[in-house]
Formats: sequence, C-alpha cells, structure tokens
Amino acid sequence: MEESFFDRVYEVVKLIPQGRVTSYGAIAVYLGATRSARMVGWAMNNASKMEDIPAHRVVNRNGLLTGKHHFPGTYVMQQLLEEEGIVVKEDRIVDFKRHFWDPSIEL
DNA sequence: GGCATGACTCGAC
DNA sequence: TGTCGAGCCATGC
Repeated sequence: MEESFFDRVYEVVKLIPQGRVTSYGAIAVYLGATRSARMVGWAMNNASKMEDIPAHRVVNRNGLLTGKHHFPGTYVMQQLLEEEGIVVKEDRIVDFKRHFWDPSIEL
C-alpha cells in the first residue's frame, strides 16, 4: 500500500486540531514538496466530499479563504470556522498567525 | 500515451 | 513595491 501525495494530504488535514487552521503551502512543505501546494488544493477539492476531512481549516498563505467558492454554500466555509472560534472577516482569517497550525512544527 | 489544468507559493525583474 | 513566470503531482479528456 503505497501512500500517494494525495493520501498524505488527507492524513495531515485530518490531524488539524479544532479551532486551528493551516495553509496549502505548510502541508506541502510537511510532505516535502513546497511547490506542490496546487496539488494540495486539488486534494481538498476531492476531500470536500469527505466529511472526515475538515477542508475548511485549510486556507492559502495569506489566510484568505480562496477555496470557499468550492463549498456547497458561499459562506459555509466561513461559518464552519466561526463555529470553531475563528474570526473571519472579508474572506480572511483574523489573527491568522495565532490560529496558524504548522504540521512541520507541531508534528 | 500525451497535453492541459488546478482551492498555491516563491523568486526574479 | 508590484507584476510575471516557473515548479510541483495527480486527474481528466
């Protein structure tokens, strides 16, 4: 059973603690491919249909909810984050650095 | 089997 | 300081 990049992304995303967020790049770095952040986003696209994977906790490097358009509702992603205590304003996470969770550091 | 694309990021000019 | 191009892996046609 060889785990692909895809599967590893799922593993990491599932490990994100509630109330924390991370970036595509951070996951890519943890997987050893900084430039593969785009693929992480692709994984999220596939992961969004899996309930076990909190894709809403993954945003871009600026804390911007770039992937919110891929959720069923326009503000679903923002609402999910706010339910976990994360403040979102204008599609951006407030105090992103404070909520930021880096797998390469935490793991 | 090959080309194009995608929820990103970084470095160079 | 702002804009542009290259890189990465997997999926779809």
